[in-house]
Amino acid sequence: MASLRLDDQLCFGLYAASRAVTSLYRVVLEDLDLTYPQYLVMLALWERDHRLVKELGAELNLDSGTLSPLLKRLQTAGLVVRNRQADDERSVRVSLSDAGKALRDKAQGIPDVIGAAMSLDDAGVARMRAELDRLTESVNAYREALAPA
Amino acid sequence: MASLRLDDQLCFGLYAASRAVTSLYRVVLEDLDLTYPQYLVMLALWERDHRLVKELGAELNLDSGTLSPLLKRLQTAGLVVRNRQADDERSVRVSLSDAGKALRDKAQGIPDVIGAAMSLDDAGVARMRAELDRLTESVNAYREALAPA
DNA sequence: CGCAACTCAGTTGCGCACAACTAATTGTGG
DNA sequence: CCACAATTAGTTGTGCGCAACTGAGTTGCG
Repeated sequence: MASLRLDDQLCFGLYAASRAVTSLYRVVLEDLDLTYPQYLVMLALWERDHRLVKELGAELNLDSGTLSPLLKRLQTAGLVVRNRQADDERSVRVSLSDAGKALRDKAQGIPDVIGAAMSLDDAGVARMRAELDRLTESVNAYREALAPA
Repeated sequence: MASLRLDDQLCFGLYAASRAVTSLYRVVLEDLDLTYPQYLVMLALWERDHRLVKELGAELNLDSGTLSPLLKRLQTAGLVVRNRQADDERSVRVSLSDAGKALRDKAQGIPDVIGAAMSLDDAGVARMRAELDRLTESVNAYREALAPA
């Protein structure tokens, strides 16, 4: 029988850690004029350009309600362009502009800064990442059993 | 030299896990008509009633910009009352109403549901919680060195 | 073919998070 | 005592995150 005490709860730890990391990113990303979710989209595009909104949503677990305005802001900032697909006019392909590609250089140092801030060695990062992925998987499965999509 | 690849990043794992847990809470808290941050405030008050806004903010790491409207909603819902302190009229004390106290019974089962969803034993929870706390500590210290408050 | 079911992006509305600010009160040094 | 700094809660504005919905486009099936 678990208690209702705040300090016992793993979830609060997760919530606090996530906000701490985001607030560090806020400082680090100031130079690039990006928010953390915007940075995630840029990461995804730097890895593979010319993606559909649907694909970005699948990778980042974000729906169009979040992505559409975010992508609009990235486009206004001149980092990406959006083109409706000719062969399927429901889809929109997101591509990096030259400025968007160039921004990658300014981002090169970020992972190391974040890594240093976490003071974890590579093995520690890998282990924690694995545990978090397992947790996410487990929690999502449980939620879908409770409230089917 | 860390890479800019999305899957390498611990931060994304953290971000994903935190959102997964919150979305599970959304389902579980539907009965209580609470959001997760509202639930956190109620947890804090169930543990110790009659707290200043400042104290709640310190415990949950939330500022008045988040807490003030949240508390207003909890008051509108009839769960808490707010009273400006007589001895220091800058401060506001938040207290549970009878309905707020009664809601605790409906929340009793929640920690176990969340615990089951995470499929971690007590030791696993404790270990992960400790790791997350250490991570939060480390990241916050680093951020404050970078951008002093 | 015709039309219902589905897909995809976008919009709307709400509640955080947080920066920046305001207003009121309290504390402090000269 | 009084000007000035500090404290406390609240407000405003922006950007997620997500549910619910819209509308255009596509697919499938009789």
